[in-house]
Amino acid sequence: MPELPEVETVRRGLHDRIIGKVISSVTHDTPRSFPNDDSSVKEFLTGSTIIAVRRRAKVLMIDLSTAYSLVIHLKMTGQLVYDGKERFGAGHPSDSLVGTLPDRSTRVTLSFEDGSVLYFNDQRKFGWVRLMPTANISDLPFMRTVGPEPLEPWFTATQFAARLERHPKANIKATLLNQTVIAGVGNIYADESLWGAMIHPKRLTGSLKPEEVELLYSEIRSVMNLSIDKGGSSNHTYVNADGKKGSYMDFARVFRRQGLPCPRCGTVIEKIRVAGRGTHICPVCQQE
DNA sequence: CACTTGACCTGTCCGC
DNA sequence: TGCGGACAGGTCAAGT
Repeated sequence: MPELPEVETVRRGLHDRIIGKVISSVTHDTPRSFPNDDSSVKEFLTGSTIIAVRRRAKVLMIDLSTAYSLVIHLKMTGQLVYDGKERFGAGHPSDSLVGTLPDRSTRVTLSFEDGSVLYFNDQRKFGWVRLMPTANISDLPFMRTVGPEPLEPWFTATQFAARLERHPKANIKATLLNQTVIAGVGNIYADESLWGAMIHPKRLTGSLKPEEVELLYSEIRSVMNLSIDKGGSSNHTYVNADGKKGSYMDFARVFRRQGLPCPRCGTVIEKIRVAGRGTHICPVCQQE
């Protein structure tokens, strides 16, 4: 689902709501959504306090007072929805957006001592929640290989260029989606930033001119910063921790806008297939 | 090795 | 209305 801006939006929402809460019980439906599938783990979780909510790439980490963490990947359709009870009674506007929880896509339910609840919903079951020692997170294969955070100030255009140079024969869209190159870019922001930089997604990474790389670098950052500002992008399955939708799609220039005019030149936006993914381009602004 | 494709799941939408 | 197939905001394993 969710790419960096959506996961960051969820992280911020959770940070403001669940820090200091004490877990009272944990339930789950399918083992694949909660691989630590035994009662002792759940017993172990009970009574622990949430001390931090962090993000790396598209992965969320909920740190507990026990020096363990819940590590969460939402993949394509995962959601984390907090129900504070005291504010979200029946009839709250969020009810009409996400329905009443839990529902049939609820995979993990985290209950807190104060009566509030955090639901992990995931229609396609690709996502997961797993418990591990906080200190071991950095040893996960994904964490060892994932690229730099694109919005951090120390991530420079020079560094971006150097990382692109490692994949000269792959098309630029595949390279942007490659999490070992740069963290957190997914299908939406790959398309949006390539349009912004006027680069065709099928261009080989090695064919990009230095000025194109520099423009792409700044487009990735500005598009993602804008999206975080707007609370992320929402489709029918994405909601933030409030159960509300983000508004970035109101600002999207090409993503899911096939058949509509390019905001830059008015040419009809096309949808093609690149790197196995639906890809949106302006055929005039982005020459192959 | 570098790069691309298929598989993992469930649900929805579109064309016949 | 029913049915088949394509497709969906990600990642990893297997294939070329």
